[in-house]
Amino acid sequence: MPYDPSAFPPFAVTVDLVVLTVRRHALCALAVRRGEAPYQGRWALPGGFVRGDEDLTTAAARELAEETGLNAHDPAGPVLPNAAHLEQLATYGDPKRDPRMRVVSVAHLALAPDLPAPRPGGDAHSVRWAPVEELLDQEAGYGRDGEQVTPLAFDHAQILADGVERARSKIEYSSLATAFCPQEFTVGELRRVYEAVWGVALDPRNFHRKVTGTPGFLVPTGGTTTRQGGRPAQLFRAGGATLLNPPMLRPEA
Amino acid sequence: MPYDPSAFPPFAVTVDLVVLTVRRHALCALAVRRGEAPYQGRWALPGGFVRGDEDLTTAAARELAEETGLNAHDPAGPVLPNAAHLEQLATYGDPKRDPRMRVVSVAHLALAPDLPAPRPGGDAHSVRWAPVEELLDQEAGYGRDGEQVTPLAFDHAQILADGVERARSKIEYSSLATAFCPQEFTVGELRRVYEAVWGVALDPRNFHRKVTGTPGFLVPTGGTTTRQGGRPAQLFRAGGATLLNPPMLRPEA
DNA sequence: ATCATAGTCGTCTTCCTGACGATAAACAGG
DNA sequence: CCTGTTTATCGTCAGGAAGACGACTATGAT
Repeated sequence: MPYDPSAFPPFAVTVDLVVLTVRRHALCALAVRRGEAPYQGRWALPGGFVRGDEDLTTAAARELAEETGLNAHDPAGPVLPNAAHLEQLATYGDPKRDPRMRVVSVAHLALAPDLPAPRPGGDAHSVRWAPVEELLDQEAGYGRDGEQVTPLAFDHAQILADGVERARSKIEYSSLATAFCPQEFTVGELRRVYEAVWGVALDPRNFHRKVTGTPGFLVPTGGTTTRQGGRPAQLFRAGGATLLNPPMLRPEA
Repeated sequence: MPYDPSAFPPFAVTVDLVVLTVRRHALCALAVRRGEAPYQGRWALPGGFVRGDEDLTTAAARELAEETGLNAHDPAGPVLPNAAHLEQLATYGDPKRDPRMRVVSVAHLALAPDLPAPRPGGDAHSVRWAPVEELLDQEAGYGRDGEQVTPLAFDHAQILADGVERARSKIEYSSLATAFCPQEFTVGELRRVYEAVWGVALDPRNFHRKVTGTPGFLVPTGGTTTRQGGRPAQLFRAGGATLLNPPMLRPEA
């Protein structure tokens, strides 16, 4: 097909973010309330237009910083205190996904440790961490004012579901679960991350054997903590290994 | 950020295809020769603009059919003879990836059985199956006419590398390797697919035990064949199982 | 007939996992 | 101080899966 610069239809390109964290033993996602039509008053994933001179990853990192104050973690750079894992998830381009115009959205997945306070971004609209169970609940939910608040706006329920599934499967064979933990954490805290993301209970003894026995996964820092109560636990940092082999097995049935 | 319909920069959106097959015991990708600038004379991945009313997957399936005559396999539908596996790979949107304008490309990965003849598509430009090793070779290669033919145009080397890596890892834990085989195939043929994609040698006895012992992976058709020489081998079709648990282990070191 | 080739079935050892007992070190409350 | 509770950590044992590899089978080629 010969190239004709005038022959392509124009698209708007956005990035949408699935930002996950573990709060109070539940997997939670960041949601923002829409202030305008369409889907006014409904919850949606944070996101925005990609600028004309901006890479997709850059746009996602910018949106993440605007909404949460988190920095995208650069594997090459130093470990920042406010660093979150950020990766591209998938792209959604159904012609009718946005009633206003043709929008292609490049969804990204971010994994962050539990933040002290879910601070609203630069905009005044409301932002919150909501358990993914709640956001993905099939039935329509209504707020105090009678407005419909779930399901999520646009195709964001699908995007969120895809992001959650990506996170669930990826912690099986990578060390990504540490992205949900603070810089220093205990084996028990890491186990609770797995339990929250998978929604299962894991045997503490076998889990301990598995993670401490995988070379390069965890590096002891020397310190201990009793912040979980009980016997003091060793503190670890994430090791250099990013791939778990053999993988952590997700219990089933 | 308030919504302003005039505030978004226009993008062109394309789909690019990483079409993989196994030919003569080597993993090969479909490449087309560019007839115009930029990168005139260089090889590139097949692809094209997404139409104004077209879904991304639809556009990818259309391009695949135009270039190869293959149909995208619909998991819900019947098994077509000319069906290939098709899935979204990733999206590439560096502002400078195309010197002409701002183009975001949604790359897709297609896996196809060895086709009888690599027939050129509707366009007259040349198309060929090339070993991925060759296409990804770092050093610049030159054709008979002295024109530079490698590396691939645009960021297609990166896209191809990502697609190959996706295929390599995905056959570990899914039954996707059967997408490289004809509808009926032997255990040995399936093993040669794994060997070509991974570039390793696998023990025929352990491989046989693994694939025939995984419920739902292979269903015997009753027939046998000697097309590979040696003792006649049982013919199988792909079973319904799509996830392999435990996975096929990729040897290392 | 003999050989080469490919397929199929077994055996053995090793490693990993799941189940679970036991001990250790903190805290709370009587 | 002693006891119960909580969490962490170490150890043991049985079962399953995988790697290494021997043995046998059924074709075609020489």
